[in-house]
Amino acid sequence: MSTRTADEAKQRHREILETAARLICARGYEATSIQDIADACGLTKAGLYHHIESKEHLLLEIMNYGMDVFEEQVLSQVESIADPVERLRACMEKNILLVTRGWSKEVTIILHEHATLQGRARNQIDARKKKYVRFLEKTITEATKAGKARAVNPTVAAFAFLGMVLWIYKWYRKDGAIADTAIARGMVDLFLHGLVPVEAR
Amino acid sequence: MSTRTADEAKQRHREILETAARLICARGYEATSIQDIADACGLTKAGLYHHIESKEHLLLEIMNYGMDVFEEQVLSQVESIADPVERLRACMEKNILLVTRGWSKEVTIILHEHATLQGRARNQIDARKKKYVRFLEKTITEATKAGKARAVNPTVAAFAFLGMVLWIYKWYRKDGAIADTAIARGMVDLFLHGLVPVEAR
DNA sequence: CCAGCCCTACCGACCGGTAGGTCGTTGCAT
DNA sequence: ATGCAACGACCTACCGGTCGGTAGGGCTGG
Repeated sequence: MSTRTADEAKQRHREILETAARLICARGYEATSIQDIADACGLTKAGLYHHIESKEHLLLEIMNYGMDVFEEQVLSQVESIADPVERLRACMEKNILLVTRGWSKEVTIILHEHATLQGRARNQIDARKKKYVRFLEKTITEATKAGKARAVNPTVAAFAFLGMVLWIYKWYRKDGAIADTAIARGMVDLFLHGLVPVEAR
Repeated sequence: MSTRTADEAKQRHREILETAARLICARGYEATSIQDIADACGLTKAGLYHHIESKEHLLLEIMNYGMDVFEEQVLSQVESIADPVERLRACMEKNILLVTRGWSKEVTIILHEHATLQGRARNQIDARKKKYVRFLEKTITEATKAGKARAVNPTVAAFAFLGMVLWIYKWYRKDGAIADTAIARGMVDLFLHGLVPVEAR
């Protein structure tokens, strides 16, 4: 059956993406050579090039796959939540766990290699990222209109949200003192309620 | 006078650090070659190596200089402020402006190349960073004890602070819609008071 | 006052190694 | 027998780094 072999080819392709992502996530894009990736795949360089178009296009594929995972595990899980504040809370929690649990090295690569791609490829990934920012801005605006959020600049608030969440990849260690669930709870609490108690304002 | 020529040598050294920092900030450490840096300095590669020890040590010097600038322009300016909340406010504001105004490309390099250095050099820079985290944690704890901050996990709150502030290097553009002073004001407000208004809790 | 020296800053040429990428060929499963 | 997956060999360009050498300004002794 041709579909059978086609599926197997796709499977192999995904394996290669994942292996490459593992290396690039650990060492960085520029510091990871095609030879390294080929070795890790059990292929020669020429053999690897049978599956990929170029190193840059490989990175683009990895990032697009990472955005797929993010949209499936975070965005699509929360966008139907009616209450905007509850939507933000769930979104932050799911996004934090996506970063801390290393299911998707591709997501970390998206975060770190934010300026590595150039030209059309860069624009394409940036557009997918921007959709997330717009989603946050709109949710914050909606919350404000409903009297459930203060009248903050929605762009600043969206990037405050993103900073708290996405910076985590730089410092979080699985074997650290704080559990990722505690981080998620703490960050949500701080984002929604702030540091200063009501009675001290 | 021998001090005169020694000063001139130091000056030249700093020029080279700054030129190298400009390139590395724009293209990334791995993507910037020694040849690129030598060209930008108006030197040959061999000539450049008269001034630097190795590419890795050059990066270490750049990062240490960046930490010097940070400590001078942020930490030392705020650590004498008596009120802990006021200290956090001033610290966040100064740190944000340090990131947005590109005075110090070295600071951006410290933020982006967080895993590039290895071994002793890595440990040295990490130790200087950790001092900042400890300072924030202590200030937050102090505020909590004074009843001026809620009883949050100080580590989580410190990294929330840092995420909001340091993530900015990834998205801020000088010619963007939001002024950096507005970002600083908005971020401080969000960190201290949260998104949700008191009456909606 | 100046000849000689020395040191700093710098250069051209070169090192072994590796980068990303290509080519023609081959083994194997259908 | 056909077509895909994979191979070894190879390409050019460049990597970080080193070598012996030199131009020239400042300091010294006579």
